[in-house]
Amino acid sequence: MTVPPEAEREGVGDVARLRSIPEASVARLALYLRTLGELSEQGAETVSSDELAAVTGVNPAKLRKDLSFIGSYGIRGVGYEVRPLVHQLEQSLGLNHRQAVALVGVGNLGHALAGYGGFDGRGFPVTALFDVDPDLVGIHINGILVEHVREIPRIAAERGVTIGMIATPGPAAQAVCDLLVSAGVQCILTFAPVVLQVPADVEVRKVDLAVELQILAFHVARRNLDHPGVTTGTTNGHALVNGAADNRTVNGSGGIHS
Amino acid sequence: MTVPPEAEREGVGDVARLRSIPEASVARLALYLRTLGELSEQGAETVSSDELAAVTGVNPAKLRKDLSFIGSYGIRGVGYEVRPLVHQLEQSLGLNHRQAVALVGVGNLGHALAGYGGFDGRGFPVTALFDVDPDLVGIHINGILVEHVREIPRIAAERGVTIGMIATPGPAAQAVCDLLVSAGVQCILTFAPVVLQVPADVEVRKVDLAVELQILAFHVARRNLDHPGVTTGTTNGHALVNGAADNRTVNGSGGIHS
DNA sequence: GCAACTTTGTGCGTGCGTTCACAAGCGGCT
DNA sequence: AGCCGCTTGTGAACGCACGCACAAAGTTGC
Ligand SMILES: NC(=O)c1ccc[n+]([C@@H]2O[C@H](COP(=O)([O-])OP(=O)(O)OC[C@H]3O[C@@H](n4cnc5c(N)ncnc54)[C@H](O)[C@@H]3O)[C@@H](O)[C@H]2O)c1
Ligand SMILES: NC(=O)c1ccc[n+]([C@@H]2O[C@H](COP(=O)([O-])OP(=O)(O)OC[C@H]3O[C@@H](n4cnc5c(N)ncnc54)[C@H](O)[C@@H]3O)[C@@H](O)[C@H]2O)c1
Repeated sequence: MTVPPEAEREGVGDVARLRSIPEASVARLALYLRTLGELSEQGAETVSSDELAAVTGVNPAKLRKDLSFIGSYGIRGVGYEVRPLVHQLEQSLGLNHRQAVALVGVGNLGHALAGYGGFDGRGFPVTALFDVDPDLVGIHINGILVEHVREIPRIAAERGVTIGMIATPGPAAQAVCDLLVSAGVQCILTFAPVVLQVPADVEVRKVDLAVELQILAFHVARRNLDHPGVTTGTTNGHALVNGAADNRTVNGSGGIHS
Repeated sequence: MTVPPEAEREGVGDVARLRSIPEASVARLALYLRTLGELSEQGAETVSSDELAAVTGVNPAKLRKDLSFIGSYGIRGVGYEVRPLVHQLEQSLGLNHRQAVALVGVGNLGHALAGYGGFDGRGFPVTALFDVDPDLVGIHINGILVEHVREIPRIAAERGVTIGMIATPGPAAQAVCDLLVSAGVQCILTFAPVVLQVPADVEVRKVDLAVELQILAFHVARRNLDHPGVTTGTTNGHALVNGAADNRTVNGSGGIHS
């Protein structure tokens, strides 16, 4: 890249770099970050791209390129120093500030989400719960009071909520989404099997489990075309690594082309 | 493509077609299917690609191309007949047979999943539940007995389980995964934040909520680089459609390039 | 039956993401 | 100090996916 003459200082370069990180890489960076955290706990001080790639199931070259997007400080001949790299990843992913999360819909799934410690532990404290069910509004879950959805605009603003999670039934999701958006929430994670309509400056990520299962089912079907009679698999020791940070973690297809 | 001389008959073509459907398209096909189901309930008999595209937030041309992969029967000048298209999609996605699902780990999240009716309703009956916790083994959830994980190989085979869902803590996930694989399960959906090692003929899809949140957080950070002071959003009427079947449902970036 | 309109199906250019392969850089060893 | 081996960072090729734009094919209206 031949360092642009003036860009010696850090801040400037970072901004430019952040803008240009490919979506797909961002997802993997999050995966690297978590894996590095584990390695760090196990006492590792440096990791080579090959090692980290093996653990995360990613191609080593791709991993290095991903890291290069955040202006990584790897040491040639050695690898990456775990601690600084973790710090750099957190910085680049915007994890230096905690992001308050509001969860709307405290039913079956919502309860599980509200009670999950993993969010707070990773810098995403669930600071507000909402529902319409009078039996739920007023109770506490994990120490957090469930409030009525009509309070979303006020409370979300008060608590500086930046991320909304929607776990309501599908039909209610759009209305809830609108409320969140009107409260200034620009990032939404939804579990409702509905396509949400949002303004252009809001980002939505959808977790659709039924679709996930259907994708798997498709692969079952594809497989059965080849081996119609097979019902039970064989034993096995591990064989192939697998991962990739987006959830499209394919891996079968024994190398057949066209 | 120039039709291979002999491939006049249907069955053959289907196999060839199935093999070659791009992963990304499969995800969207599942989305179309669900949306068509809703349209069908509302009495629609035909849909144009433009209509369906608008509802699902997908580019119309892309949608038509997706449908062409399954050898669609659209009518030029009219659109697609909803009923036959639904049928065709179900066939192509392998939804003509119900796929038995086994769920391992019936804790917070597992309970919600086990109690969810949406899976059975879409052809994915949860037919087996497993856990190690003696307080859980033996109880019924939604009418299904929770069994000990050591029974996985036997019971999964007995009940013809084709899909495994893992909702155990991370550290237990790999062992559980191995058990499922040894029981012949070739498709796994996991919620554990761990990269699973599996043989090459097993497909894993990972739903990693922490990663989802981090991706959203990244976009918050990116945004704040531009508008450092903004805390509360503005009002708005809907603006842009949004969807796409993989959960990477981006949509911001008001058209800026480079 | 013909013309005008509508919508599908797809060929093709473009851009993104992945992967290979290698030069540049760094540490350790002699 | 200089060489050797290892690992990073990236240039460049490849392949896939997206989306435009248009021809083919059907329908409606006259
Ligand atoms: N439970 C699962 O495992 C699971 C799996 C996949 C998808 N989902 C999806 O997640 C969503 C929630 O599933 P669930 O099983 O928790 O459903 P649920 O019915 O148990 O819970 C929904 C909750 O949303 C609340 N609600 C309804 N309308 C609301 C509104 N307008 N504003 C705020 N809250 C409202 C209800 O009072 C209820 O508490 C659904 O869209 C479902 O399709 C759930
Ligand atoms: N709860 C959530 O909302 C949520 C959100 C994101 C991710 N997750 C992930 O989903 C997984 C489950 O989360 P949870 O909140 O339900 O945890 P949990 O601790 O409530 O439940 C885990 C269950 O797995 C069982 N288990 C433990 N070891 C097992 C083994 N070897 N075999 C079979 N079962 C075993 C436990 O007995 C327990 O019932 C975790 O990996 C978590 O990181 C959960």
